[in-house]
Amino acid sequence: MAKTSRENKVVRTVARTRKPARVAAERPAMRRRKSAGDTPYHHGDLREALLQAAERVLERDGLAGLTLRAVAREAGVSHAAPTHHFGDLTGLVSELAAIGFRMFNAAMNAADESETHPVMKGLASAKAYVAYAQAHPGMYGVMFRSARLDYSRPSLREASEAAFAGLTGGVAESRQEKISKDSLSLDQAAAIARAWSLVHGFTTLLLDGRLTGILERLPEGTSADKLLDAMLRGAVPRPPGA
Amino acid sequence: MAKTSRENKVVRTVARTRKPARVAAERPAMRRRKSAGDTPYHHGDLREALLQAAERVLERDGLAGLTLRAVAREAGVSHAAPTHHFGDLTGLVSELAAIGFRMFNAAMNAADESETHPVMKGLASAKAYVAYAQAHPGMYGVMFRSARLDYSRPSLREASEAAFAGLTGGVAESRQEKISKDSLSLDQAAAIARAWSLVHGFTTLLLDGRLTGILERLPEGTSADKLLDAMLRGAVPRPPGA
DNA sequence: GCAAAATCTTTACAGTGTAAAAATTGCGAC
DNA sequence: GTCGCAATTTTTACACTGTAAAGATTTTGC
Repeated sequence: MAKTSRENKVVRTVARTRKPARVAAERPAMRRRKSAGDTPYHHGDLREALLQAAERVLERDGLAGLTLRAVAREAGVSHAAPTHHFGDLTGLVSELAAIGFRMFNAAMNAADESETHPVMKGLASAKAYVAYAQAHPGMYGVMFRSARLDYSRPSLREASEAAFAGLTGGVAESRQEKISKDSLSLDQAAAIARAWSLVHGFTTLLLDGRLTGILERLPEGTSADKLLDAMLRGAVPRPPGA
Repeated sequence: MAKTSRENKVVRTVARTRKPARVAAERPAMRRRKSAGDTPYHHGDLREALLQAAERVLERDGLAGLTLRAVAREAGVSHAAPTHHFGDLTGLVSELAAIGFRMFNAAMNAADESETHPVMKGLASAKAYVAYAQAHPGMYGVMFRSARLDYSRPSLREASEAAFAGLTGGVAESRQEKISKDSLSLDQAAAIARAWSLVHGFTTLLLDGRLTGILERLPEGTSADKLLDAMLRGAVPRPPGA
C-alpha cells in the first residue's frame, strides 16, 4: 500500500514543520465548547470532524486512499487521535458506512414517494439506488465492498437494516401483499432477492466498468440509465406506459 | 494492514533461521532443468510456483492475506523474487485472476453442455456461476472485487472476454436469435445486463452474508441454492417443468 | 480548587509495496 | 571447455500503513 505520490510527502513535511509552533491560525478550530479565540488542545468535536475528513479523503483518493493516517492528516490532528473515537480503522469505516446508508435510505425514500403507482415506485427506487452509487462511488464501496465493516455497531446495524426494510417494503407493495416481519414464503424471498440482486449487480458491474463492453455496442452513446431502464422494464410484471 | 497474528512471526523466524544453511531438503525443488539432487539458486519455474502459492494463500487467508511478501514466503523465496516475474502486486493478482476466469469459464461451459433445452442451459450456467463463487470465494474476490486488476494484460483480457462471450452466447441461445459481435439492440443489451446483474448480484450478496436475513426467515434451513433456483425461475420466460 | 477522567500527541514496532544494488547461476559464442 | 553476458534471485533501503503504550494537556466532577 505504499503510495508513490509526491503530494503525500509534501503534506507530511508541512505537518511536521507545523508541529513546534502551535499558533491560532494553524488549527481549523471548527467548533469550541466555551472560550473562543485560541486553538484548543481538545478539538471539541473531533469525532464529527474526522468523519467529514474521511468522506473528503474517500471522494478524493478512493477506497484505497482511505487510511486512518490520511484521515487524521486531513483533519489536522495526530495520526493516533482517531483511536480514541473509533478504536481502529474498522470502527471509522463502519461509522462512515452508517452515514452512507442513511443518505442512501433518504434518497430511496424520496424516490419512492415521488411516484404513486407501485410498479413505478419500484422503478424510481431502483434508479435512485444506481444514481446514489454513481454520485458517491466511494461511499458505495465503503458500504458494499469494504471487507472491514463491523455490523455489531448499532449505528451501522440500524442503518443497514433500515435499507433492507425499505427494500422489503417496496417489494411487498409491488406485489400488493403484506410481508411478515419474521417469516417469508419462498416466493416472497425470491422476489426480494431478485429485486436486490438485479439492482445491486447492475450497480457493481457498472461501477467496475464491466458494462462498457455492452454500452459501446449500443446505438451512439446510449447512457447507462437507459440500459438500466430497459433492463428493469423487462424484469417487471407490467410496466405501465409501455 | 499490520497483522496481529503470531503465526506470521513464527514463519518469518523460521525462514530467517533457515537462511544461512542452504541444504537440499530445505527447498521444495519443484522442477529442475538439468541436474537433479541439489537445491538451485534459480528455481526453474518460479513463476508457476508463485501462482500456486498465491492460490494457497488466498484460500487460507483470504483476499486481505494475499500480499506479495506472503506469497513469496509461501513459495520459499525472498520477498523481492516475485518482482521479476510479475512486476508488482497488480501483476500477480491479475495473472491469478486470469487463472480464475479460465476455471470459471470451464465450469460454466460444462454446465451449459450438460443440458439441451436453452432455458435449462441458462439455469444450469447460472447455478454453476454461483457454485464456483461458493467453492472459490477467494478467487471470485480476486476476479470481481479486487481493485488491483490490469486488463491490459493479454491473459486477463482474453480470459475475461471469454467469460463475457459465453454469457452473451447463452443469452442469444435462450432468445433463439443471433447476436452480432459489434452491435446490440437495446433489447438484447438489456437481456444480457439482466442475466449478468441477476447472477452477479446474487453471488455478491450471498458471499457478503447479506442474504442471511432472508434465508433465516425461510422455512427451516432452506438452502441458498433453493433460493437461487426460485429467484431464477421467476425471472425466466417459461421455465419448462414448472 | 483539585484529583480524576477524557482527549490528544509522541514514540515505537511489525508489517506492507517497491526500487536499486549486489550476488548467483544459466547459456550461448567462441 | 570457458568466458562473458543476461536472467534470476537475494539484500538492503525507504516510505508508507495500523496499532499499542506512554506521556502531555485540558476538561470535568466533586
